[in-house]
Amino acid sequence: MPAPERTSLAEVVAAGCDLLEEAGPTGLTMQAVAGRVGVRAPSLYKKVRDRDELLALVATDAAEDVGTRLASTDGTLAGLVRAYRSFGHDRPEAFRLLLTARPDPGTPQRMSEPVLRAAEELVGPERALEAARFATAWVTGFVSMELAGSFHLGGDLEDAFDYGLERLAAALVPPA
Amino acid sequence: MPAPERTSLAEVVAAGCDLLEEAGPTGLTMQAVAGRVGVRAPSLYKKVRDRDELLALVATDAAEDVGTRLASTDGTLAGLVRAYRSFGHDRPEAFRLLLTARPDPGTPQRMSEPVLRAAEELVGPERALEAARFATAWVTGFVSMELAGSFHLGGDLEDAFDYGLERLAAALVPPA
DNA sequence: ACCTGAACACCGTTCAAGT
DNA sequence: ACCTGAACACCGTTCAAGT
Repeated sequence: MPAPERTSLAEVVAAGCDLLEEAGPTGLTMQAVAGRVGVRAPSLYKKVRDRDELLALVATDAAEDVGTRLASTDGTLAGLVRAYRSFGHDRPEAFRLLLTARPDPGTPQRMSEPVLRAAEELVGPERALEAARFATAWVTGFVSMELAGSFHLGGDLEDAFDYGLERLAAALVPPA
Repeated sequence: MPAPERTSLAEVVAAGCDLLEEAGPTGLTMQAVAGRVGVRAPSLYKKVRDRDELLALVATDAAEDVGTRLASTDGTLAGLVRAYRSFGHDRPEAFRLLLTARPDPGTPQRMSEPVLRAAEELVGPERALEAARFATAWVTGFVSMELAGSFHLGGDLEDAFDYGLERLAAALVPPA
């Protein structure tokens, strides 16, 4: 009765990430994931409690990806914002998932800390949290709408992004 | 062979809206909607092509709600932004749906036009579109994150919102 | 100890048969 | 002309039985 495992949790999560982007949230079925890792659906329940936990693990993977991307920028608000937008372009479904499913506690910290530091650099410690939220809300909304096709009035999206980034910087200056 | 209809499209859409808020997108099943309007699931296919079309109709209803709310503000950017946020608080699932499903063409116009006018008032016609997108992206992101519980660093959300609104106004001033 | 087929409850959707 | 039960394909999930 040896029975070595034919897959691993990491492989299952990776298959989940791939399927999410290729087929959307509804395409991320237990059967499809199982097929990817060469096993039958019931076997997945040895690795995860249920589909919701798998989604949370995929969300955590996405949050870690964001954290890593942010950490390898120059740390300026513009750099952080651009890195976050790139993540949204590279993994649109994961971006959306992060606004729905809750990743592991602890991981979100890696996403917010660099932004908080950049905001503090600009407006000082007093209003750093509010300034960070201002910037985060803007870029989150911009990329969400961009991915959803919600900018339906034509015009150049890059213009709108550059304009927003410039106005953001102008808005976040030390208090008089 | 008279057979008068036992429900109507409007009733079906209204039931869809209610169920969406009460049970989330996954709770909005054809069987649950059918139960609400006193009919069996197959009968719904006399009113809508499939579940996706029902979701689009619910999204259209939500977009019209937003349009009406925006139209009954004072037309200032602050007024519009506050009305949009109130919509998100009153119908959180519908708010999320608007960032996913596409409502009927034409309806989005009613949502963006008042914002465009307010932006033009502030920065002039040259950059009105970009300014409107700046404001829209910020409030969309703020409410999305608020509803998702993504502001995980404590602090007062009303402070963050008021700060953002104030910085938004400061950022959107006529060019020098 | 992991894997599997079979089973169950639940979906969306179609369609022939009722009235 | 609308409504329905029955049916089909597809989910997520459980579990006893295999190795």
